[in-house]
This record gives sequence, C-alpha cells and structure tokens, in this order.
Amino acid sequence: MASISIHDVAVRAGVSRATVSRVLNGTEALVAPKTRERVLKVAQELGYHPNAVARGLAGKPMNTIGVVLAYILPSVTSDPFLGPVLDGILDKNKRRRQKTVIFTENDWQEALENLPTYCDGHCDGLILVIPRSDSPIVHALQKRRLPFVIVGDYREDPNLTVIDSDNVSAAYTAVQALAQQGHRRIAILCGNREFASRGQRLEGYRRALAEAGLPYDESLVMTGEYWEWSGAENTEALMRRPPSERPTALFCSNGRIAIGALQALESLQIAVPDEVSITAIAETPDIATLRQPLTAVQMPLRLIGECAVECLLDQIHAGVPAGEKILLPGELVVRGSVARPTPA
Amino acid sequence: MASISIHDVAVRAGVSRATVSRVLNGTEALVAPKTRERVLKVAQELGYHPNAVARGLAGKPMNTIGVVLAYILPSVTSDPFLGPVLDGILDKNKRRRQKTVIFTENDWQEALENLPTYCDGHCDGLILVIPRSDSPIVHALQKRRLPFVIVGDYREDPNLTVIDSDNVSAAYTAVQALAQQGHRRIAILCGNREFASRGQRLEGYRRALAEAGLPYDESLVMTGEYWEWSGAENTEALMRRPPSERPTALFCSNGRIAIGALQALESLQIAVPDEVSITAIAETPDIATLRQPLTAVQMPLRLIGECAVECLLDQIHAGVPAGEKILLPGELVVRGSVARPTPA
DNA sequence: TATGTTTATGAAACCGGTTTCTGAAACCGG
DNA sequence: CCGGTTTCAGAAACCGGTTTCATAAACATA
Repeated sequence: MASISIHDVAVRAGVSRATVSRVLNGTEALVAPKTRERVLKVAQELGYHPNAVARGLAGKPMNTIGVVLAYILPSVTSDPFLGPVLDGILDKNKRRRQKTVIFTENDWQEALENLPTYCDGHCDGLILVIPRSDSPIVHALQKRRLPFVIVGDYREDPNLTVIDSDNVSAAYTAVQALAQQGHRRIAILCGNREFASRGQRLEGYRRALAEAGLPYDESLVMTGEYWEWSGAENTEALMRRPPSERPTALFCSNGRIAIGALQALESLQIAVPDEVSITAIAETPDIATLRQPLTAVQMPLRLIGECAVECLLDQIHAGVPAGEKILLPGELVVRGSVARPTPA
Repeated sequence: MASISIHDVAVRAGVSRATVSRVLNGTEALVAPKTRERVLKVAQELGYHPNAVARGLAGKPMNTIGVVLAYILPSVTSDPFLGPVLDGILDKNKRRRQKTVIFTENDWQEALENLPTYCDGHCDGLILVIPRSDSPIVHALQKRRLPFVIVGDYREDPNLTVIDSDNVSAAYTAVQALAQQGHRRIAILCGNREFASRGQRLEGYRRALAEAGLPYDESLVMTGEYWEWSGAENTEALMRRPPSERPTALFCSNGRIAIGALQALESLQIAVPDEVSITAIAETPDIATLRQPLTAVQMPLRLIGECAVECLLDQIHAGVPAGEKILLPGELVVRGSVARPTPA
C-alpha cells in the first residue's frame, strides 16, 4: 500500500496542494472555513499523514533530537554515566513527543568525521554526551547552524550550553560529612586524570578540608581509575601504612571505587564505620543495595539528560541563545558508613 | 555557514547536477573519467556532503534503523531485558554504520497511533521490541511497505521475522540441571501470565520433568511476577509447608525472582545448596556478582539485538523475505547453587 | 457603478537530491 | 565518406512537502 501524499488529498478534495498544506499547518486565516472542513474530512478519510522527511527538506522541524555517543564500551546502557543520561533523554523526548536519533561512534575523532551526517537534516539539534575536550568537534559544530548542547565538562567557552553534574559541590558535601564527624585524616580516591571530573572532585575535597581547617596532605590523595580494582588497590595501600600515616576516613570519588574500597576493607577485616568511615559520590542508585550501607552523594544523572533535552528544545524553538551553564547538585544520602573517628 | 548543495558543486565544476549525482553514486560507466576527476576534486574542495534527508526523499535508503520501544518504566537502560537488547542494537548499528532512531511510546496503543510517523521515511526499517500480542500494530505494519522485525514472541504468523530467546530450552536446561542431581520435587517460580515467556518457561520445565520421569505436580507451580518480591513471597510460601510437601529444589524463571528467592531463603536460614538447590534463567550477567553464587542459564539478550539488526538489514538490502524465526539458546553457567538433595 | 481593498486560492518555485529521457558528439565498420 | 552504435552529459520530471507570488472573486467605499 503506497502511502497517500498531499497530492492525493488535494485531488480528492478538489483543491490545490498549497491549500491542503495551509489547512494542515493551521494557517487558518487564509483558508475559507468550508474549504477547511472539506480538506480535513478528506484527509481524515484517506488517513493522510504528512511525510516528515519531505517536510524536513522544506525547512520544517523534524521533531527529532540527535544524540552523539562516542564509546568503545561493550555496553552503553549499563555504563553508570551513559545509561542514566540516555534514560533521561529518552524519557524527556517521549514526553515532548520527539524522536531520538542516536549517532554511535567509536571515538570523537570519528564523530568529527561524521559531523556532516549530523547536519543532514535528520534532527533539529544535537546532544553531545561527554565529548573529549581535545576533540575539535565542538568548535567545528559551532560553525554550523545546528543547535547543540553538551553533557559533560566544557566550561571554558561562554557560547556553549553545558549541562553537567556539580562535581565540586558533590565532593565538598561528601567530604564535609566526614569532617563534621571529627575526621582529620581524610583520604581521597581519585579517578582517571583524563577526566575533568577528577579535578573537580579533588577541588571539592580541598574546599571542604579548608573550610574545616584541615591541612591538604598530598600523601592522602590517591589517583587511580574509576574502577573497583583501583579502589581496592588504593585502599589496601593506604591501610598498610603505619597507623599514624593512615587515614581515618575515605572519600571515594565514584561508586565503583567505593565498592572496591569496601571489598578491600572487608578482606583486611577493617570494620566500617567503626574503624574507618567512608563516603562516596554515587552515579547510580545501586549503591543502595550493597551489603555495607554507604553514605553517598547521589548524582542526578537522569536529570542531566532531561535538562539537556529541555535546553536544546529552548534553543531550537524558543530561539534561546547558547551559553547556558547548568550544574546539577547531588544529594547526600546518609546510610551509616560514617562514624566519629576512634580516639587514637 | 550554509551547507553546500549538489548545485554548488555542479556550478563550480561546470557540469549539471545530474552528472555530480552520477559521479558521487558511483554510476561510473556513464561519466567520462576526466569529468569524474574534476567533479570529485571540486566536491572535495568544497567539503561537499550529500544531504541524507533529500536523498531519502528521492528514494534512497537513509541508513537508519528505527526501534520502537513502548514502556512505562522509569528506566529503559536498566531494564534487564530492554537494556541489553538496546545495547546489541546500538552496537551492531555502529558497526554497520547505521543511525539508530528510537521511537518511545507509553504503550502499544500509542505506538499504533503513531505508526504513520514510523513510515515517514525517517528509517529504512523497524525493530519492534516485545510488542504486546494484543496490539494490532503488527498487522497494521504488515500492510505497509516498511520492512520490520520483531524482538519477542510472535511465533504464530509465518510471515513475520521474529528474534527471541529460546525460553523453552533455557528452562529445560535449568530444570534438567536440578533433576540430574537427583531432585524429585522441583518447584517453578513463574512470572506474569501476560508474558508469553511464562508459558514457554513452564513448558521447558514440564519437558525436563517428563524426560527425568518425574510427575508434573501443580502444587509446585507458583505464579507471580518477574520481581524480587514475588520470588521472595512464593519461596516463603513453599518453605512454610510441611516437609513432605516442600520442594528440594527451586527453578526461578528470571533473575529477579531468583534474587528474591535467595533473600527469602537467607532470612528463613535455609542453606543453599545444602538444604535447597536453586537454578534460574538470568537475563543480565549481574547474577554473577550475587553473594550467593547462582547456577543459571544466561540468556544472550545482546545477541538478540544484534540479530535483529542483521535480519532487518537482510530484508532491506538483500531483499530477504520476512518470515525468519530465530530462537537464541541460553548457556548454563554452573556456579554452585545446586547439590544432591539430602536424603529424607 | 466605478474603484479600492480584502479574502481565498492556485500556479509555480523551492528544499536537495535521483533518475529517466533525449540528443550531441565520438567511434565504428564497410 | 556515410549510416549505425556507443559514450557522455544535460534538461526535465520526480520525491512530498512549504511558501511566495499572482490573481480572481467578493466585499466595501465613494
């Protein structure tokens, strides 16, 4: 069954294509009521539905939001960051009746090469999910007329719309929770240096220390990766130190590191929170189901996706200029992995 | 920067649009080599990239695969079925250099209403992810010329391409693992009646019993839902029975039910596998990280997504007719939740 | 009634490609 | 040197819409 075009409707209603188009686009003033009625009736009868691609070609919005994901992960959906963000995007698009087109690339270099494809008219705007800072894709996109927003860190350019989680305040809150209980030797387990989030979380850590009047001790800053093994490794290294050099509390800069840290402490038979207190930044809520309850700052990743869609639609339809910066704060969820330090 | 069209290239190269089109589509025979060179050079210089939407309108493939998801879940990505399937689709599309457009709907009724949108030329074919059997959407789609495949159960119609996990054989394998250890009273914890998978898993259960020469005892068939609470509830109900009516082994028809069952057994202080053996069908690999190791049949959900894309591309480009049925078998992973029953 | 102004609608151009049709030039053999 | 093929490339139609422009009809005003 070939689908019916605007031409079929026009013929059947005895009017021109232009008139049908006018009626269906609600340019009411220009069409006589009775013509209008007739066209609508015929369109209804024929089950006419305008072709979005043709419409797009003629300059109308496609009602489609593009998402660029560059990853080599075997799984997008179970990635603790991408998964929830994508969820937020899908859900918001569903509510706003937008289609979601996903451009999957192996890396941002490839994304840059495929940039013309994104501007092909497929979508009305783009969400770049954590583009690497060293990829020229952002600046290449700025030269085009396609609206876009960035999820992740890109704060330097005032003309970019950026949505990110507020890593500084999240780290601050998590460390503050430890300091307020009287901990004076608080270690931080950082992630990979190549992510901007590492620096931000470290900054929040320093701020909380400073505010609590605690010294910044480089020996308590452990760098590794955002994975369980790294958390475990660094925790062991810390705990094998002589008592005076050992921290009484750990701040884990993501959920995976925290899980690794807990495992290490368990195998070292160090009790949480009696002997060591722990807080963390948690991306996904699955932290809540751990055997050892973990006090953590829960990051609103879904919300990031939702905000990205909203901001983008504002740019597309309301003509809001790019440049907005949204940092979403996390929320401290107290679950009992923090106690006062044992007097030495 | 307005993007350059085929017209710009044509003018600059001193040829007609038709010629440019021919050169870029590799219809080589019809273009003189030197013209060809010149056009290619100009296209290169201008950074020309054909507009996919215009191309689509003119009848060329869009290189885009559509995915219809109807759900009311708060999260697609963390759904134990949708998540991995979507992963497989995204990954395969990445490899095949296809875009992925996702149509999100609240339910299949809504999907039916939006069906014309799917046929809008946005995509070359459609993957319906577990459409409900009672929605007319499948038959409505058959009347269109848009190729599509179904993920999930729809075996009745020989003209449909269907990709699903082989629930019957998976259940069979999981129950067989129990029967082979000598269990004679094996309970099944089923999911929701509205899913076809329930019936299939029940059938596999019956086959395994029959093959082992065990009677089918309705009192050992527990129906509930595919959620932890249901698994816990049914397990408790079973274990509170007098010893002679109690099963010595449980077959949990999905991962969530299994988790619930394990929790219930733990709180009842019933040891696994010493007092009760358990096997399950597991959608996601996270079963592997449970405190209590669980012998389970792991279902290849990612693969389902990948197969769906392959089948669809076969239909679109190779003209393979619809009708293929692919049932992907699971794989038994032995982790130690099965032991011989204790002699009564 | 003649003139000016709306109002309603169609014709045609356009968006950016593809493809069919057509004809000119080059090439072939006799 | 001529008629018949081939090769190459442009003109034009088409895909399915939107939008500008032009015009006929209806209406208002003098």
